Amino acid sequence: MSKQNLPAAGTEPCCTPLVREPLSGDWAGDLARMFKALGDPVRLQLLSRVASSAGGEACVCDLSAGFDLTQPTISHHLKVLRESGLLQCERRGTWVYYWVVPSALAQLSAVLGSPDLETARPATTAMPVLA
Amino acid sequence: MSKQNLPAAGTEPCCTPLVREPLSGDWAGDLARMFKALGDPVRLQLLSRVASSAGGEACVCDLSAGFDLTQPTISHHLKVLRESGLLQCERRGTWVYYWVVPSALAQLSAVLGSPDLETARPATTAMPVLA
DNA sequence: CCCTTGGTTCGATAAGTGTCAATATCGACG
DNA sequence: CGTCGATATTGACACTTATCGAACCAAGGG
Repeated sequence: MSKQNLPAAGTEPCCTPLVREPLSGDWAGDLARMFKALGDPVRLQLLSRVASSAGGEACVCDLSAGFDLTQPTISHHLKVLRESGLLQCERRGTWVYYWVVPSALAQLSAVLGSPDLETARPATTAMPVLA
Repeated sequence: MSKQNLPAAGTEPCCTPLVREPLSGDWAGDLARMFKALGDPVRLQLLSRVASSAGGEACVCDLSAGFDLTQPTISHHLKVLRESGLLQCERRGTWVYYWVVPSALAQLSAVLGSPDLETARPATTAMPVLA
């Protein structure tokens, strides 16, 4: 897992929505790693802050503000996001800047299949089909 | 939970993509719970199987097949998915059927902001802004 | 009424995760 | 070179989680 070889952009296999077909094993593993990274409120907020900041990037000092967590903890969460492929960072002088990897986000969003679900089922109302 | 009143429908606060604004605290908590549920390969595959099966629903016996996990473990994962709001189930005679809650999936997908990201950043190329 | 089959619940246990304090690294600036 | 400020890494600890086997509940058939 060198640096950045997400299936993104060109190829299709990355975008089969969950709803279409059963989803293979290692694919699931890949996706799960990213979803797991999102499975923490702090990380979700961090990601959101990065994504919504002007210029699409933010330095750690900005990100840390407002959480009452210690600095190492924030750093840990950023590392998890980085290693899951959702964020990238770079040191610029004294500060380290983070930004989101759009293709990663897009991939997840696509898998959850926004547009044409409704293939699902008529309603949530339980119809007594059988006994 | 009478029938189907997820935040969806009327109110907006459910659909602000991550990329637009910083994402409030309890909102993040809610979302994180769902993402965490997706943060396991087995659960992802289970969800996918349910979602992609004919009629939008599947019984546990069908779902269990193919994993080399014990049945209690499968049951556990299904419970996690259920309690996170992604799946619902109902007993029909001998079998228990599961189906996805489309609005939950849609909500997650929307948050990840499929359509108009690109607000992100010009390129991954590091421009030496400062030092 | 008992047995069989499908699922869930209950401990128990090994592995993983979030958090902190302490320490290390890396750059900037005297 | 020495120090300082910004981040990262390490080690430790409490808490959660994935998994299993065993026991339990629910529905059908003899």
